Amino acid sequence: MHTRRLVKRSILGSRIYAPSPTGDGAPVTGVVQAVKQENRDVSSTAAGARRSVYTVLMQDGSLKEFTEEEIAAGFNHCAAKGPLKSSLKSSSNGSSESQKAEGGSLSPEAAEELRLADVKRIGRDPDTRSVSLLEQKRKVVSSSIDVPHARRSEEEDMDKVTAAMVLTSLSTSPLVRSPPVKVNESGSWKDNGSAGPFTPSSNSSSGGYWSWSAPSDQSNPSTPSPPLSADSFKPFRVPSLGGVGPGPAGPEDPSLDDQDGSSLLFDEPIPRKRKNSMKVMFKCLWKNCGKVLSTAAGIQRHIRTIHLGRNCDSDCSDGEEDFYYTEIKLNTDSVADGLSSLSPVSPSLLSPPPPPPSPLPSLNQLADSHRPPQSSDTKEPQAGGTTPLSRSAPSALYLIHTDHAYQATAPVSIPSNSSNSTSSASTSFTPTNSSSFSISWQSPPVTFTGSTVSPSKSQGFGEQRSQTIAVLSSPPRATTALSRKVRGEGKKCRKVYGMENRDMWCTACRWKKACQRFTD
DNA sequence: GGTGCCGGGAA
DNA sequence: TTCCCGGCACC
Repeated sequence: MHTRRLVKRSILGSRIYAPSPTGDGAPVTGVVQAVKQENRDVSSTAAGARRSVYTVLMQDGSLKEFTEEEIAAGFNHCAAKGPLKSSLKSSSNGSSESQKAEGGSLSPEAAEELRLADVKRIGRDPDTRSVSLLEQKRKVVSSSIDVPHARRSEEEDMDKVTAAMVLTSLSTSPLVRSPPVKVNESGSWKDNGSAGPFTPSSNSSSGGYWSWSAPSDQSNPSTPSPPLSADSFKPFRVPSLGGVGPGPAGPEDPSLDDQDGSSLLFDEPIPRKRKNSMKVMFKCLWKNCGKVLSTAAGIQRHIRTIHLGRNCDSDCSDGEEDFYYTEIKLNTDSVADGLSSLSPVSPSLLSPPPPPPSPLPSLNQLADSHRPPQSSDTKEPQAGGTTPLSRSAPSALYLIHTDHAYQATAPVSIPSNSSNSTSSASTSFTPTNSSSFSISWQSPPVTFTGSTVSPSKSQGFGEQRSQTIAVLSSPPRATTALSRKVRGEGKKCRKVYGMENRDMWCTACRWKKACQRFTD
């Protein structure tokens, strides 16, 4: 796999056709061993200003040097069938490919110049970036010295490492995509240029990709339509620059390694989220808009026309609209699981119903995945200092969990006058995402000074807003504790996870012992 | 009736 | 020791 990739992407080791030393016109084959560079004009960095000299290991074992013109001549001579063609074609992409193919030139330096320019301009083309990275590494290794075979194996290892890094970093959530400032793990390439990473470029978003495998993958119903994926996968690649970027990366790495091995290398333009039945929507972050569309092109068009007031099509886009929308992933599986299995989440979900000023960043994705798209127009994006995704999290959670079935039946008892003060008390467990469960507090029962509140469910209409605060005062039964351990009043595994998720209980609960997870 | 969990038994 | 369950107290 990697070997194949190396062969396809590197001119080193490629078999080429070189002019016959005898001058009879019949080209001979050789293997490129090294690439030297001769600067004819140092002041210019244009492609034509540099001339590359290729050290070619000929069939007879001799080493000869050829200029790229000579090789190009040989290449053109046998272009239709030579392996060099495929190598060249595989190692290039997009516009640079066409330029290279037209001239028959295979100077990796020139190609790299073009690619770097493209990367700066395009920014989101992952393959361009990865190829650029590979070629930069190759440049470091072999730009001016002959590279023996041993070095090439080392280079191959480096490529593997690079590929692994790319694979790993690709698993980071696209939601960490943040506007233009990104972390560069090195200064070797600068694609966080002024235009930002998402400048739509027609030649890169549509024309530069091969269609060798995309149709089959795109047939997955949970993936966006092909235009969307062609346009939307690029943000997914952006975090790769961070290398060890933040985000929920871990669990998906194996799958990426398993199934992305080939597809990534061949520019598979599909975001690899279908394992979790991801459905990616795009939400407009423009203030008071919140429009959600299913395609990146659509949301871009929406922003461009509605908010930016541009009537021209994508050709005149400068990519600014990319900063005004975000992706929201609708994980159908996780939504179903989250609503059915009551998997534990942060206790901060029990925060009071009015959206607190400080949102819950760690729950953004959960909130977004729980939020149905049509609910997005009920929230109002606040263009404050918060991240786009965190803006809607509290209200969304509130909406979602208010509808939870458990809330309708669970007892809600609120201490008469201490409900507010108890919000600062520390609970003894980690509650679940359903806020309706009763809570036993670690604070002593004297907090409630004898007036143990009877579990009254009808406390007026105003209490409906407080149903997300489920507070059950613990009666001072500790004083009446007998030989038998006082029964815990808090949530137990049985309550939290339910009978259907008994495997999620703690061991003690499974064995009908005192709960060890939610101790009182 | 539901729930927590003690006590005891089986493997 | 692990696992399971009858049964009791509590709600």
